[in-house]
Amino acid sequence: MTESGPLPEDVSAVQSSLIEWYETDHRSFPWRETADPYRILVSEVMSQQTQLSRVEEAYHDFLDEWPDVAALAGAAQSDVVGFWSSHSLGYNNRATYLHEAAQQVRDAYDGSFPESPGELQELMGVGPYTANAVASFAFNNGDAVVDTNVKRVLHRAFAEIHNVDDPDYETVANALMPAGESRIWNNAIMELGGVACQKQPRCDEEGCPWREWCHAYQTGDFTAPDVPTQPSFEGSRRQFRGRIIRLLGEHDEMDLDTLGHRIRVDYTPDGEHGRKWLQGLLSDLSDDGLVQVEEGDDQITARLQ
DNA sequence: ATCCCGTCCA
DNA sequence: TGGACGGGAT
Repeated sequence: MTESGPLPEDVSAVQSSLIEWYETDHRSFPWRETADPYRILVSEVMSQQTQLSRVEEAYHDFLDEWPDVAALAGAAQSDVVGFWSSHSLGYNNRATYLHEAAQQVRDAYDGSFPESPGELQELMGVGPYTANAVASFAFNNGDAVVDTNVKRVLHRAFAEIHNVDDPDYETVANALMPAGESRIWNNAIMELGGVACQKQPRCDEEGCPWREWCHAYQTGDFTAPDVPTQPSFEGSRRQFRGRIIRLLGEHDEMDLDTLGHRIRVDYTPDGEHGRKWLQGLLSDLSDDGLVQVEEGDDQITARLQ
């Protein structure tokens, strides 16, 4: 008898049923129509933080502006950050990471993307997930991707994982992936997590191909891994950082008090949320490489870096 | 009011 | 290893 760990005996049936399910019907996205690593990277970075419906428009506009990695590498960072902010893509640091990654490809890889997950992960802003996604979708050369969708699917489907404190999702995900099929496999398992195995499961509605093997489907226990709850955004420091970046994207240079009054109605230069508070924010944004602060004779001005 | 989510950095 | 990071959608 073969040892299959937490996986069912007939792994190949599990594999082929998912691939068949995906091939029969799946959502269509522009980044699923290309194998260009640059386009894949752009779509992945955007998708990590923004609803897919909003990503489609931003993706199109971004490629319109910077059609290839050389164009992005040659862009001014302030333009990329301004684009990011004006398209409400969130996490402005990622715009600087993406810009820097493009310059790494230009300078360290002679303008053409490396094809292995290990090398891709050396690019700024590219971690294990994105490295495997780009390697898979561009080059069919990745390992199994492990994002929260995949974790939720594995957690529910296979009972043994369910009971372990620190499940090694990466090992299980790789054991499940058919060798040499990372492109279609990673597309398929993420589609399963995004369409059928959502937080509110839609097993029958979406015809989940794994129902006959799925621990959750058989027991009715659709527990999913905990996602940490985040502090509220309203009134947060992040909200004001975002407002500063958006304003500087629109005005290219602003002095301290004008900026202050524009980002919060209760700004008073010497009040609790005044110059001191604003300069703290700007100093952090400057450390993040997003903003440039200039101290003139009689005033302080800020601009996108 | 709550949800979404991978990467960087201390 | 855990905190910071955006803002629209629901």
